[in-house]
Amino acid sequence: MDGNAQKVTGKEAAKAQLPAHETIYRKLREQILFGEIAPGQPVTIQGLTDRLNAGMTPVREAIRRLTSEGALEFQGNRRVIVPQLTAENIAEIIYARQWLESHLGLRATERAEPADLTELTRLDDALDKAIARGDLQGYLEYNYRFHAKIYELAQAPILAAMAEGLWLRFGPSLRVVCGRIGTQNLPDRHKDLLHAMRTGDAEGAARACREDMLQGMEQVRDMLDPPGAAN
Amino acid sequence: MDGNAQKVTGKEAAKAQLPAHETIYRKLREQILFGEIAPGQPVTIQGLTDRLNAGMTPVREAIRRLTSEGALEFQGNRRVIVPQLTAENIAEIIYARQWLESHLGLRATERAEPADLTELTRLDDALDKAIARGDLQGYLEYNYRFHAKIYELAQAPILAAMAEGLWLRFGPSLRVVCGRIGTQNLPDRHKDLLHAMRTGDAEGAARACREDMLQGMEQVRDMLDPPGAAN
DNA sequence: CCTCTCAAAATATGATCAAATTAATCAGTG
DNA sequence: CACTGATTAATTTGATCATATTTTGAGAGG
Repeated sequence: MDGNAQKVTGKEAAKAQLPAHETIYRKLREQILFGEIAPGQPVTIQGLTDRLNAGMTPVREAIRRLTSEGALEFQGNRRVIVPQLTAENIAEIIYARQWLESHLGLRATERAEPADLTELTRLDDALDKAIARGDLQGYLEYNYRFHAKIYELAQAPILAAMAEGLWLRFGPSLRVVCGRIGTQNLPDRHKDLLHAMRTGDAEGAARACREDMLQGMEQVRDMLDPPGAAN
Repeated sequence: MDGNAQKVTGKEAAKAQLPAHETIYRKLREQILFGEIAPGQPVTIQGLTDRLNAGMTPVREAIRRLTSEGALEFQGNRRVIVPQLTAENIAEIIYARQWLESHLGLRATERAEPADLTELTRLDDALDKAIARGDLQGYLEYNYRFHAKIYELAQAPILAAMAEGLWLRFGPSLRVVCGRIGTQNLPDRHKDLLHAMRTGDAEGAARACREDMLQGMEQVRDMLDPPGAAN
């Protein structure tokens, strides 16, 4: 057989061997998660086929998936947008995350091994550096990856999926918030959390997770709710 | 224009004017929810295009949506099946539903109007009749619609979506359980719940929701876990 | 202000290509 | 000579694309 680069779909076979609808899903997911697409902004199929240089069917599938996860919203007609959170939405998310984050943090602490703690510390350092250099994008990414790692450690796939689904809902708004208040006064209870995890204090870790979440979500709520943010 | 039946896609234009991918999604969703497709059973695209007499792309979209909701599982290769719950999965679902059901039941009680209570009573009657005549399919449907109505009344779309997503996960297994134990000794705390709702006892309603859920889920757990259910 | 026309975008189909599972054949061994 | 094992052929299924059809929204004209 020729040892050449195997052609995959016609493109450069970058990370291929993964189906196109999967890679497109992941790309679009990250773009939403890290706020590259703002709340209220429309997401068109044709726009994505152009922007991501992909076929129509895979894009369609990716959009449906993200719609099911609440990351996109299907307007009554056939238009799709990134949803804008209402105050009620935020309250629901906070309520759900209180349970989810505490529980996942607790389970993660019970199951974390030294290598995992090292990895978490690494991610938190990278996060700090991103804050120091005012890198909003980096902050959002490392913050997400830090929490995603905790979900993974909890070994509770269904609850983790619920938690990640919520991230997709508030991600775009979080970006807006952080863009306004700057990267300086961002909440970071990660130090407390890491300390609790290292000492095996599962209850303390659960508390820290909950507090970290609350601080972040309250900033989102305060921005969306009381100021003159009339649409 | 001709006053005739407007052709929609080629079929009889049943409930049309709704996109095909939407109707297919709903059909498939119900088939999973009410256990017409058993856990472990594969779901093929081509099988659905034949069975539902539809095109390939809409079927594909429906499958992706349901995969995102946990109703279907994407095997490492490209095959899709209805997932089989593990004991851990069930524990996670129980944990999540404890707070979801309680909270939604509480909110529903606070917001329910007389007409809503009438509707709930009607659904519960239909459920009782289905049990009396040994109609498993009817039991599952009315039971679901009873709870879905409560979610709707709670006016908390995000939490409701989470609760409905969990139904999709245990629906197929619930069918298996009920098929084995018969329709006679099925749990039904609906009377307690309705009483609490009528008297405005939100806390009591929350408790009843939780109890009803627990009884059902424990039967699922007991079937999957301890007996000689070796695959 | 309402209506009609037009363009842009989404929906849906079928064809084509690639992958994977199943079936079948063939060799090797007890 | 029958049976097990594996390699290969064939069929089934999934992935992707290009195209035709339909719908929505907007703008021009009455």
